[in-house]
Amino acid sequence: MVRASAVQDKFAAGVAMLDGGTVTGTDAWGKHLFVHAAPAGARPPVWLHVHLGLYGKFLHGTGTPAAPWGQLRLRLESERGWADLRGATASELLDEEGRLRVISRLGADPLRRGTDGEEPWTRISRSRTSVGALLMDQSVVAGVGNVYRAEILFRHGVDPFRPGRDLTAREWTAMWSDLRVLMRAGVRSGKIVTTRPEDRPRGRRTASTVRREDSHYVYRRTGEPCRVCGTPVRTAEMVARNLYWCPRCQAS
DNA sequence: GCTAAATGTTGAT
DNA sequence: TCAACCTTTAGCT
Repeated sequence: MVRASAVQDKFAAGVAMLDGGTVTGTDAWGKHLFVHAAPAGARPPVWLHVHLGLYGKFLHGTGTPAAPWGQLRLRLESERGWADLRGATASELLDEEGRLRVISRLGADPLRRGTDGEEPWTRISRSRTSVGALLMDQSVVAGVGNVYRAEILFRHGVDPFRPGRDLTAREWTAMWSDLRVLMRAGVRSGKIVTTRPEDRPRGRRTASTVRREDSHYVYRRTGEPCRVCGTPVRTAEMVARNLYWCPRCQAS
């Protein structure tokens, strides 16, 4: 049984539904999180749908939760621990149909078991849109964001401006399996490290010694020398986000 | 101590 | 295309 509480009035209805209920599971598809709960009484099960957006956080732990500050969306407490949701873009209660509606807008998630890159490939291989834009389209690939977009394109030497239909099947297969590996490592470690050990400074090559400034090839490195060829990293806006790339390593 | 930008999406114009 | 959401952090002073 969980106790649900929150500071923000607009989430009062959701809080009331969860309070006294039981959390029965969790799921994620791309950047969308789902908490399955059985409300108190005989009400049907619900999904708490959460999208953390740019600065949302789901903090959790055991023992006494921290004193709430700012805008606390939702606090769940049970004898096993607590969870605070803050600053999320989306936080709503859905039934199963609502959850399916959210998922229906999402493409394949590299992190989900048994998911291959075939569906994204049918979209990408027919599209005149740039690969850099397609990777940010959650209906093509779910879960890839601005960091993985820039880094995966660098790791495969692909020009972000190249039209999707000019990508080869071989390139896409390699990018997809690389995304699965990188994103899974990200989930495990809680950080995004995309540099290969040999491209990091000597002494910083094991996972435990990687510094943040050595973690990426191009992301947020505008003007700094490419780790592989030394050419200054470039930046441009694409799909309303800053794109970073090496004009030499990613010339095609 | 202040400002701008950021792993993102939605809804109004 | 832009503002809003609302938090944290980096990079200034």
